[in-house]
Amino acid sequence: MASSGAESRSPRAREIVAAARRILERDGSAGLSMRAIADEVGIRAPSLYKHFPDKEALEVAVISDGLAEIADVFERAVRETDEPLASIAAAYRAWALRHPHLYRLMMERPLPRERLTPGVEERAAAVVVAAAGGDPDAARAVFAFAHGMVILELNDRFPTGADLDAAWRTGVDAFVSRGPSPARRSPRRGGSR
Amino acid sequence: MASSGAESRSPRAREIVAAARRILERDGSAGLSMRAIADEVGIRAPSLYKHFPDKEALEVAVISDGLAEIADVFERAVRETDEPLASIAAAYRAWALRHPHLYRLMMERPLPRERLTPGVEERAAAVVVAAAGGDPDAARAVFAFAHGMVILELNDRFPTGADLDAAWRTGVDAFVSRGPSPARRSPRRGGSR
DNA sequence: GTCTATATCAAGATAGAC
DNA sequence: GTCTATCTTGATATAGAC
Repeated sequence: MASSGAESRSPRAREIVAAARRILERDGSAGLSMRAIADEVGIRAPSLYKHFPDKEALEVAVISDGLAEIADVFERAVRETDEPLASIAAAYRAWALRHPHLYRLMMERPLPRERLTPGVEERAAAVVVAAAGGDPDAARAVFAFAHGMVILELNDRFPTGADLDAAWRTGVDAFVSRGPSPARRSPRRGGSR
Repeated sequence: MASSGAESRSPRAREIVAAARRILERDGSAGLSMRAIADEVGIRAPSLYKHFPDKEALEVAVISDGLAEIADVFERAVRETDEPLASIAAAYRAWALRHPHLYRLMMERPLPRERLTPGVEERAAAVVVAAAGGDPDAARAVFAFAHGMVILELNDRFPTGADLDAAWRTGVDAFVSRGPSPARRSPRRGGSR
């Protein structure tokens, strides 16, 4: 478990971010207004601006924490498995389904990279690339598959009764059985990183 | 090219939907207000309510047309190829990148199925299932991959300089080379439908 | 089917006192 | 660092005249 960036916040700022996250997870991003956050903390909305310059800064803090959590989840998922890709996929899905609104906030828009906790995006990505045998193209493809499955499920885009476990299995299988990357066609073995 | 549902609209309603789509494609869904649509048509906002009961009805019309277009694109894509999955994937990506805001409106939320032009969702889905050798699980996995790639690209989630053509190739390849469905493990050949 | 006028609501953000 | 009061903006939607 590495740094999430949250340590650099004042205690009050931490409380505010925690409140924002509670509201987000409970009511979705439509409910995430400055007034609602202030209510949850027990202060008035204008006071929030003493701690964060604007609403986006507050959202970015929530997003940064979420990314750090995902990175942790990934690192834990690969630690005790011999099939890292499948393990990451399962962990990813489980985390997303447990935090649907947070997941949407984190994923359904461009990343505010300049305002993010430095390195947090790269930390999560590195685990996936390693699990994909070091092939960044394969890592991106798997990431797209996983994100697609999750977000389509969250947004209720699959027909009722669709067997999503089976779809996940089919997809993960297709990627796993293509084997560690450039190695599929050349004899070189793909390492980590 | 089958029915899109647009034929059942009055000429004025058609103009309004066309105006809405122009604004959407130009300014994104943030710019798609009733006032902006009315301006584009050359009338006042309240007049729109003589043609559509509310904003959502208008959006649904735009979405229905988009789905019908995608179904057409899919049907055309499989017509002259011996690799339907790859052909559909390429056509899907191209269409989405040509209509980014419309694509987002169509995909980034639950489908308003009750208000949609009947059958349009199923028509698009059927082509994909057939291309996946009749295996709905594989079709869903491929769909998730394609949507993931598109939406992550549109939302600028890949690192600058990422070779997205290569990621598409890797993903499509993984699905194509797993072969027509239940057939991979059993000797039965998967047909269409 | 179009208009003007307006109701209603809710959001982000600032000013300035304490 | 918190408050009250307020500004500003912008949205969907309705009423009722023509």
